[in-house]
Amino acid sequence: MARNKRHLESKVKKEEIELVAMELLKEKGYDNTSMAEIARSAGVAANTIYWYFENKDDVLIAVLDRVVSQAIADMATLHEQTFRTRVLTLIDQIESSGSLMTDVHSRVNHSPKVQSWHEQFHRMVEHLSVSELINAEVCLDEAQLDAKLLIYVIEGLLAHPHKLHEREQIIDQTLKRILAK
Amino acid sequence: MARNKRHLESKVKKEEIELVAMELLKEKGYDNTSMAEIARSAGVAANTIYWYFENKDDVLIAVLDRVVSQAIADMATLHEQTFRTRVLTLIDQIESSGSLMTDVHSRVNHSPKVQSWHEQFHRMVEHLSVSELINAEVCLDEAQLDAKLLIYVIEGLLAHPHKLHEREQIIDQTLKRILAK
DNA sequence: ACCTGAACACCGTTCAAGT
DNA sequence: ACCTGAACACCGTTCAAGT
Repeated sequence: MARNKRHLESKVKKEEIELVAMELLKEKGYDNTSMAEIARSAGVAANTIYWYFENKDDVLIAVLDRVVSQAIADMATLHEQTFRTRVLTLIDQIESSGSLMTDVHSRVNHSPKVQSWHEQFHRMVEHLSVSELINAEVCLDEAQLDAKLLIYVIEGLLAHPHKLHEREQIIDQTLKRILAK
Repeated sequence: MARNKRHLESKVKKEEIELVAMELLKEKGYDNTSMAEIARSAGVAANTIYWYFENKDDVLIAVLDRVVSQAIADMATLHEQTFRTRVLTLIDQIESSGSLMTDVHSRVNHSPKVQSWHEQFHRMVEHLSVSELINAEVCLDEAQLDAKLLIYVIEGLLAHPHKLHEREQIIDQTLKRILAK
């Protein structure tokens, strides 16, 4: 039983570190957040983090998993909304996580683990988009291509600053192009 | 005259450093290329680079300017080719510069100079794309939106690995969507 | 099992000193 | 004007030692 209790507390501690890391990474980005800073905010020594995570990229991945889970949960709420609305909400959602998505792209070349996380994430979003598109479109092949097209536009909007109006215009244009008969 | 000669040699030295840096940055990316490494390859002390450049990001910008100039010159060659061909060639061109474009995106948040370089670069590419699209399309407003759309797709293709066939498919699909009557 | 102090290797950058 | 050796501050990570 003591063992069980121990294990549970360990989980909690790890969770604490992840929550603190999430806040810092969202706010200041990967490169501007040091392991020492995360540790300090979590109230442990700098190297303690390495008992729970292999390295800094693994911390990033844990944070990403949390952010994405949250985003998916929030998306599920919007079942009966327009496709357009859901896309715009998704962008807002991701944007509120600061530069996290950009950080992923810049860590992909350094860490194989981040790379495979990224690939899996893309497959997931693509799959979701294809489902959406098949409802409105004929061909599966075209839906797959259009899904990629849409994802790249969304990534572009996230990577580059835009006024809300511009963003909506671009999404509208993209959906218009994709959903044109 | 001695002063002139000096000045000329200085330009040459700076150029040497830029060429060496270009090769290294193309091959290994920004983060995996240290100032010490660039200096060693250029045959100078590590801190000598700081006489010619303010910091590492300024070296990156100098390299980017070279790469873009080269790309523009090469593009000018393809005057009478299809729009499709030119776009695909541009992607090849940029891809041959390794992760340089990804590096730009990841440095944008760290360096205001890189940020403004990036903005200017986007304005340029957008302007070129709009000119192209106006030849085939009615409305200026739509051309501007479609130009952004196209650019984001191109960036997506550059940021994510694709087989040549997939890439062509996605570009074809995008152009088809954009140029549809 | 969990945590730490101290150290390591590396990095971009600075500075005082040389020519 | 141009270049350098030496140092600085910071970083992610490791390790031996503590409980």
